[in-house]
Amino acid sequence: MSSPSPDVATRAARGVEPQAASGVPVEADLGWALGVVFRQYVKASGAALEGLPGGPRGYQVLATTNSEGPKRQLDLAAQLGVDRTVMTYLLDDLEKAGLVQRRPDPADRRARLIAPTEQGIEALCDLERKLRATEDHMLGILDESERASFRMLLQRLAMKANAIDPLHNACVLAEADDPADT
Amino acid sequence: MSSPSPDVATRAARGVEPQAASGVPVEADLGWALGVVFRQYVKASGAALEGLPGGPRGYQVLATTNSEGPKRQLDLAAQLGVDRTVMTYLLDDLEKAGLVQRRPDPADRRARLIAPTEQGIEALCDLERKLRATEDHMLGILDESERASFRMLLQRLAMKANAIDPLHNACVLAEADDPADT
DNA sequence: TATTGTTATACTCTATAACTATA
DNA sequence: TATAGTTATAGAGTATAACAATA
Repeated sequence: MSSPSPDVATRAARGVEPQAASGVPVEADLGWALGVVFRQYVKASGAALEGLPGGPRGYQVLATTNSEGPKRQLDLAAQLGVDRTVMTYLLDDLEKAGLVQRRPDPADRRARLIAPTEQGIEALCDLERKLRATEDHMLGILDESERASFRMLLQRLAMKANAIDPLHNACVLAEADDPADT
Repeated sequence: MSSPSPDVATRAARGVEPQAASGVPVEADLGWALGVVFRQYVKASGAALEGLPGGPRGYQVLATTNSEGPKRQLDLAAQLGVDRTVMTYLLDDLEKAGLVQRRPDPADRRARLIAPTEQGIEALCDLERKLRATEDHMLGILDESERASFRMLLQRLAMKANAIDPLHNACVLAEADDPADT
C-alpha cells in the first residue's frame, strides 16, 4: 500500500508538538463496543451451537438455504462473508453430518446447489430455538422496545454493508424482522 | 466439553422426525448482522489505523490508558478482551513505536503500568478524528437520532458484557439456554 | 504457593495459488 | 478466456505451557 503521508508511529516518533488528548473513553468507541458484543455473542452462541459443524457459519448456511432456497456455493460464501475455499470445507463437514446436500445446478454444470436435508431442517428448528434464547439473554438489559430498536438498526446497517459488496445480494429487502417473536 | 445429550449432527443423522422449519431469514439472525457489521468496521477502520501497531487493539490501548490512566497489563488485557500473551506482543510493538511506555508499578514490583507517551497522546488525537469519520460513514444510512440510539444501545450492551467478567462471561452466558432463564 | 509478565510452541482460522471441469 | 469448485500451502492471529521474578 502506498502511503502518501508517514504512518502514525513514524510521525509520533518524530515528537511532533504534543497536545492534550480529547480523552474520549474507550467505551464510546464503536469498534470497542462492537468487538465486545461480537465476542460475547460468538462465545455465547458457541454453547448453543455445540456439535454443529462450522458453528455460527454452519447455522447460517442452514438458515439461509432453508429460508431462501438452494444457493450456489459462491453466492452463499459472498452472502455469509466467507472465502469460497472456506465454504468448501464448511460444506464438506455439513454434508458429512447429513445436514446439507450438494445438488447439480441444471443451469450450470460447474455449479452446485446447496440445500438442507430433512435432517438439516429438523436440526435448524432446534438451533433456532436455542439461539433465540441466547440472543434474548444477551439483550437482557434492554427492554422490549429497545431490543426491537437495536435489532432493527443493526439489521439495517448489516444489510447496507452487505449490499455495498460487489455481490448479487439484491433479493433481501422485504424483511419482516420478528414481530411474531415470543 | 461433556455433552449430556448427543450433538446436533448426531441427532440429525439419526433421522428424527423431520418437521417444517420456521423459515427465519438469516438477516434476522443477530449473529449474522453482528458479524457483517463488525467485519465492515474492522475493514473500514483498517484504513484509518494504517501504520498503527496492533491496529484497532493498538488504538484501544492508547484510548484506554489515556482516558483512564495507567493500567497494568493484565487489567488492560482483560478490559480489551485479549490474552495476556497477546498483550505482551502488542505492547512490545507500541513501545517500539514510541507510543506507550512500561513503568514499574510502585505497589507491585512484578507489575508494569502502561501509559501513553507524549507522542502516543498526540497520535491518539489524530486517530480519534479519523475513526470518528469512519464511524459516521458506516452509520451513514441512519439519521441523527438513530445513530445516537444505536450507539447508546450498543454501548450499554458492551458495558454490561464487559462487567459480567471480561474473561469468563462465556460460562455465564452458556447457562442462558437453561429453561430457568428469564 | 499464587501471580505478573515473558517466551516458545502449537493450534485455529483464513487467504493465496494452482488445478479441474465446465462455460 | 473466464468462472465454479476443489485442494494444497502459507500466513495471521490466538491460545497453551513452561519459565523467571515477585508477592
